[in-house]
Amino acid sequence: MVTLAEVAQHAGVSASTVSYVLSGKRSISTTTRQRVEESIRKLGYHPNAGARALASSRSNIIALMIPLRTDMYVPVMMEIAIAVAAGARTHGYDILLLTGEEGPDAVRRVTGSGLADAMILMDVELDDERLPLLRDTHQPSVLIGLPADTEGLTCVDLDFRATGALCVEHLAQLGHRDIAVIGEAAAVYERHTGFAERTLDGLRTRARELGLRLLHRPCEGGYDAMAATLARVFDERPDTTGFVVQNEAAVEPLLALLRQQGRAVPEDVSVVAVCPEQVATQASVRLTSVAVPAQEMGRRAVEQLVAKLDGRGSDEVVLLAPELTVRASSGPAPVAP
Amino acid sequence: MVTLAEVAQHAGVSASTVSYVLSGKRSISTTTRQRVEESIRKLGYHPNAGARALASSRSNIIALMIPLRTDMYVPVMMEIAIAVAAGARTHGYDILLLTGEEGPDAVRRVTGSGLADAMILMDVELDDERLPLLRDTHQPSVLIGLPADTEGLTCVDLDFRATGALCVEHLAQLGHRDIAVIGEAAAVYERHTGFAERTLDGLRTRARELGLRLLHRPCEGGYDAMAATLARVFDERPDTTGFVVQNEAAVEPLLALLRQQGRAVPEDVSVVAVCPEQVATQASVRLTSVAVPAQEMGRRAVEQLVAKLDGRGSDEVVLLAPELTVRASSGPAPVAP
DNA sequence: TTGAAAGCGCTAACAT
DNA sequence: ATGTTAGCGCTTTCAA
Repeated sequence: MVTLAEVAQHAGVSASTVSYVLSGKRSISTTTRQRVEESIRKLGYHPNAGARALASSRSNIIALMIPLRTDMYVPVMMEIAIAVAAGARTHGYDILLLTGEEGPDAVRRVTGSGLADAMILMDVELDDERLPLLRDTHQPSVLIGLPADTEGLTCVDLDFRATGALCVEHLAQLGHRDIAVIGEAAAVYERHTGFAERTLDGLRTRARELGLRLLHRPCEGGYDAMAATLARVFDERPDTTGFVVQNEAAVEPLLALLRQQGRAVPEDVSVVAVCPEQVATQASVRLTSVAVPAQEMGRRAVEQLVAKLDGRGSDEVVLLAPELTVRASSGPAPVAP
Repeated sequence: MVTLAEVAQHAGVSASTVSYVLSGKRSISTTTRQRVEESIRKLGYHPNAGARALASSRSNIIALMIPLRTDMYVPVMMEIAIAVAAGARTHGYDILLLTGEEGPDAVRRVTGSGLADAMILMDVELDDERLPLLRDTHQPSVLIGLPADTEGLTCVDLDFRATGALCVEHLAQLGHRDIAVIGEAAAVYERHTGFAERTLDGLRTRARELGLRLLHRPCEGGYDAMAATLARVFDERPDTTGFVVQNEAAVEPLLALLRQQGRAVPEDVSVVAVCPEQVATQASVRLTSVAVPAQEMGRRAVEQLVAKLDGRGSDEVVLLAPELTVRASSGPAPVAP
């Protein structure tokens, strides 16, 4: 293993000079720099991460905590994680992957050991048990998601309230008066995951403002659950012509069932989804949808965090504006017979 | 920050004693151990990861490299990653997440810097460019997936050849004679991802042995692509009664299209899928399938790696035996009219 | 613009 | 069963 000392010797300079060439923290004459860089290349030198961390008390690692919940839609999580990893690398950080198993202890372990310089928490609940720890620690952190109390925290999330409002507005503009919301599994609401409740809030508020009737039904996803839910919806509100779906596992079943019942999309009923682009474009009917901007969320989270690590940046709630893309699943409400 | 020295002082013992209490590498009297543990708790001591890594030249970190390919089915990757993370923790290791961006350089960086003690590579191609580096390095590693040349490498994967054979056998037993294989997107084959080709090989070999006719068509997934593919299949082989699908994005479209065409599953055609359990059970027809044992793959990969790190364990190819679960999508071939 | 040297906090010989 | 101590490889003051 090649050490910095060996590089220094090979280049005929002191250890500190090599270190400074590497870090750029003080000016080095061009000739010296070149000699050093040459030696580094020739010897195949790689700075030792442990030594560096010890001496500088910075690990250049960001911990990414992803609780594993079976009821979460995985691809979005993965997409965020990948964006976080890529973003982190561009700032010189690596990602330490923490999954849910350990719970809050992981926060303690990582902060305490100096394993990571900072952390990003995904899938934050309204009243997340990791938050108290986070506030105590002086470790910089960013949440992806929005807890009930954001005091002293930095959060990045899609503005789900605005997302709900946007879906309702779109359907209202098309003349729909009776709207049904196919929501996430009941467990998601019970857990008080913020995003589901906030979407619902946005839907309801805007519906009320616009004088629309709104029916909300959680749905587990899958065909059987969707069939039951759909039957109830049309039972209770036979005039329903607009659907908002926020549950990827319910999208395709819904479309299939509507087809089976002879309800044409978008001639008889319109469907608006809150889902990843891929789901929207690969569905059997190309879906009008609001996408969860996973990539952007990941990128922004890293940016916020790096700003904090650099002493810039402050606690802030970043809510990304939703964008609705009109596709083939929404159209004018049918004229009453 | 509390240091080991402070703990030692507080407990009235030497630093090494504290270290040994922590590592268990030499016997400590019960009373001493208790005093030390007491001090550790009282002071809230956490060993510094960097110092530990420097002194022991072990980071207790395993790098997990997941190339991000848009054409890979993400949930399986994620499930493996989560299993790897959980498994690693039970052995005292953390996971460093490396995504594709960096390519082979990441291998160099991680091994060179001592950031990780070992690595797990996912989504290995037949002729993967990371392999030469891996063989050079003395860093222990395990591949999830099977390259063309496994010399000097440890690999864990589902036995896709046996998987293919199993699917054919199941259909053959039910009396099907003409089988169509809906494969992964063409790009997957072009990239020479082992699993797709191996499955195909297993399918073909067994079909030949059993005297069945087999047609293979890659498919991009989604409705339009599937419709085109399906049309071709029935055009070329009107007597097709058995389908094997190895492309999650094609499963639902296939079922929907068959329904549309008035072909009942399983009365007119049988469908066998190679996909995660969740896809199989949540589809509009509960699918007879061979599951990709993601959890087990992750767990086994960690076990192999830890064995290597502990000096036990050797290069070995672990192929997990496929298991076919019969559900509602396969049945006896229809009697010729 | 460069060097010398004192740690960073821990591990693991080597002693006893 | 426990203590002493010499590093591990790097960063960063302090000096020149």
